Amino acid sequence: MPEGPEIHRVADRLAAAVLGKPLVRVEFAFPALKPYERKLRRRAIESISARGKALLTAFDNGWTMYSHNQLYGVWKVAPAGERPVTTRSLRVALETADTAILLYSASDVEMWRSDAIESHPFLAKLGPDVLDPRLDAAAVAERLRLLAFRHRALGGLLLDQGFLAGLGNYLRAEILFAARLLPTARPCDLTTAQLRTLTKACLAIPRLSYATRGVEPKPHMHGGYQAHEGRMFHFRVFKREGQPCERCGTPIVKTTSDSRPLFLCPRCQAAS
DNA sequence: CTTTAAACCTGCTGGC
DNA sequence: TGCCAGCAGGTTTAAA
Repeated sequence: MPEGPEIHRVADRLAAAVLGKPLVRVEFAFPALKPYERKLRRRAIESISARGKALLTAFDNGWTMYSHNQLYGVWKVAPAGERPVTTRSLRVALETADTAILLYSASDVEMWRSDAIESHPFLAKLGPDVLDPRLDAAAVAERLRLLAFRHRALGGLLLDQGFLAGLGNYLRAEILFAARLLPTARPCDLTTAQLRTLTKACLAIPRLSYATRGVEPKPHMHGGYQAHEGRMFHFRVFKREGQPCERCGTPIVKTTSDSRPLFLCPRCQAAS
């Protein structure tokens, strides 16, 4: 469940399912986490929240579970005792009297003392979460002016979790399209108007995705996406290679930027 | 300092 | 059917 909007949605779903209820059963597939099966039994989950693409599950005994889905991790909610039919490997099961939350396939799961979680190496490097409602356009504009970021090409900068946490490959493509910029453009070379458009897109696109998305990846990774609850974030360039640009009709092109696939409109996104 | 490439995590596809 | 290379919405590491 890759980018910020999806992880935040998962956090919402998991929290609604199990928050505050005592755990009757806890399972970890990782040998290093086995001791926590006992420590967490009969305890309750205090909060489940997303930080960029990381998920933090805080228990009421001072421990917090850090997990990162990377490309493969999948969280599921299931009735207590039931296990979805899947070939995936179950990594974490947190089960209350009626509901369980289950983490499959993820390989990055750690337990931290809650009071030390901020020093986790991944979290410590994160920029502000793009879905944090306290983050506004002025703050993003200020980051684009920082010495550490202003000379960087946008293709790499938008993927850098230290710039803004939660952006990923599809958001990068959609932000660049909305801002009508190429991945080679750098903040220091942009006009005031371009910077303003880019700033707005950095916030608006992820938030639109979170709000409308409900998108679920199809069961297998290359199966594309499907609407969920009748709604789905609309890709204007991502994975639309060969299809006409919605603005100008020019076929969308697939390229590579920073070793990742990038889709763009060669006409709308011209060199600045 | 930034950028690039490769490695690694896992699951699935497509070709032979 | 079986095997393997390649790819993917990610991150880390090392090298350039």
